[in-house]
Amino acid sequence: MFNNDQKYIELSKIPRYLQIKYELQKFLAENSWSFEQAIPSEQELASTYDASIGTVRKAVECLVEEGVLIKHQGKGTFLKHPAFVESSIVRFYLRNAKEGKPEMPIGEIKCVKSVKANPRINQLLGEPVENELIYLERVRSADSKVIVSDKIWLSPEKFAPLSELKPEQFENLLYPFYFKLCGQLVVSAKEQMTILLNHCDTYLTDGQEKAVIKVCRAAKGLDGSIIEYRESYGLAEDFYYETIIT
Amino acid sequence: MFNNDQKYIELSKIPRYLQIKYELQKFLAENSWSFEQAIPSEQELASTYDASIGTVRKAVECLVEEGVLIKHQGKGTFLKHPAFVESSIVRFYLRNAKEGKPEMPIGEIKCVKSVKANPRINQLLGEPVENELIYLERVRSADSKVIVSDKIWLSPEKFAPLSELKPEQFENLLYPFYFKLCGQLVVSAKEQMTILLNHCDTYLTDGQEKAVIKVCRAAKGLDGSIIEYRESYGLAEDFYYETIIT
DNA sequence: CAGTGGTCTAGACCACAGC
DNA sequence: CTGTGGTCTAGACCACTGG
Repeated sequence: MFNNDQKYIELSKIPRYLQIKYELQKFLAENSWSFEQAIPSEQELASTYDASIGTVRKAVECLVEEGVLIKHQGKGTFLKHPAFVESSIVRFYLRNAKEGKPEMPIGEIKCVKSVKANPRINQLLGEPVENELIYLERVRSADSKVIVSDKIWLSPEKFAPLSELKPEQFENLLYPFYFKLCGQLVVSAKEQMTILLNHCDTYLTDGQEKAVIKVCRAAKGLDGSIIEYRESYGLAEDFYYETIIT
Repeated sequence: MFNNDQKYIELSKIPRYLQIKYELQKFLAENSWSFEQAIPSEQELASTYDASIGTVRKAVECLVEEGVLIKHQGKGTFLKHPAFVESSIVRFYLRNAKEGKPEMPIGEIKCVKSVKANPRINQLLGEPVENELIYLERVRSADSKVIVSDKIWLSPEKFAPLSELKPEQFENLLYPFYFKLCGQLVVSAKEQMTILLNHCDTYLTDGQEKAVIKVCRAAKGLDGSIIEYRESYGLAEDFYYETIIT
C-alpha cells in the first residue's frame, strides 16, 4: 500500500554517502575482512557504487571517524585494529607503569560457563529474555598483582565456539581472540563508571571490602549491535582517567 | 590577492584549508564575535580567502569538530556556546536528578584573591614563573547540598577585570561570565580524574575525611592556549561517568 | 614506475530558514 | 523570494608507498 511508496521516498532522502557507508559496513561484516588486506580503493568503490570519488570519500571518512577503518596514504584503507589499550579501566596501571616501557597486563580466564538469563543483559545483547548466556570471569594482572577483575556476558550463538573451551585455552587479549575464533570484531564501546566504596571481589580485593571503580561496558560489533557486555572492577586508589571535552 | 598567492607559495607545505582554519580562528578571537551573529557565509569566505567553497567548507568543518563553531542549515554558521553542562564533574548530580527536569546546580564564589605563583600552574597558563595568579574558590550546590568544590587559577592579564570584584558580583555560570567581562571564550578542556580516599575539603566534606573524586581541568581559549586551570572535587559516592571508546 | 590516498577546483542542484 | 548550508560531480595535481 502506501507503506512501500513511503519507504522508498524515505530511503531516497538518505544522503548517498550514508547509503554507501552502510553498504560498505555490511560488506566488511559479511566478508570477515582481514586487517592486512586493503579494502577496495576509492576509485573502485566509486565505480562499483556508481558515485563520484568525493562521495565515496565522505562515506569512508565516516567509518574512519567511528574507528572502523584507518587510511594510510600511498598504501590504502584498512580495517582498524581496535585500540584495546584504550579501555578506561586498563588505563589504571599505565600511570604507574615503569618509565619508557608500560607493560601490558596479563589476562587470565578463571571461569567459563553458561548462566541463566538476566533480563537487562539479555536485552542489551539482543537475546530473547529466556536464553542462557556465555559467562566468563577473568583477571588482568601485572607484576603478579591483580589490577582488573572482569565479568563478561556473550551471546551463545555468535560466540558458540567459546563455550567448548577450557579457561587455559583462551589467549591474553580477548578481542582479537573473539575475532579469530568467532569472526566477531569489536569496533567501539560505551562505558559507564561508578565508584563503590565497599565492594568485595574474589580476585581483586582478597575477600576484603575496598573502594573500587566499576566500569560497565557495552561493546559493539561491525554491524552496530552490542556483542559483549562486561563489568570491570579496579581498585579506586589506582584510578586515573583522562578526557577531552568540547 | 597578491598576499594570498605569496603566502600560499611560502607556506605551501601546510594545506590551504588548515591555513584558512587558523586565519578564521584568529579572526574570531580578535573580533570577540558574538553568538547571535552568523560568521561570513561560505561563499564570502571563499572569495576573501581566494579558495574554492570545498576548501573553505573543510576549514569550517575542522572548527565544527573542535566544538568552536556550529552550523545551522539555511541560517548560517555561528560561534558555539560551549556545552558547560558536559563537564565530567558536573555530571554527578545529573544521574540523581528528578525525572524530566535535571536542575542546574547553583554556583557560588566563596573567595577571590591573588596568590603566589605555583610553578606547574604558571607554566600551564603560559605565565612567567614568578607572576601571581588570580585564584577563586567556588562551590556548586543543588537542594542546598554542596555537590562540587572548585579551586580555580587564572592569568592576571587576561582576566584583570575579575580581580576587582567581590564574590557576590560573580554570576552562576563562570564561562559565559568570563566571556562577558573579559572576552575570553572557553572552547574545550582536558580533564584528568583521580580518586582520593581520604580527602578533606572546607566546603564539600564538612571537615571530615571522605572519599572524593578529583578532576584537574585545563580549559583552552579560541587561540588554543590554556586560559583557566581548575581542580574540582566531588563525593565519590555520587560519581557517574559515561564515555564512548573507539 | 604505477597505484594509493590527500588536496583542491568550479561548478550544479537540493533542503531549509526567514522575509 | 533570497540566501544559507548540504550534497554531489568530474575532473586536476600532489605526496606517499612499494615494487
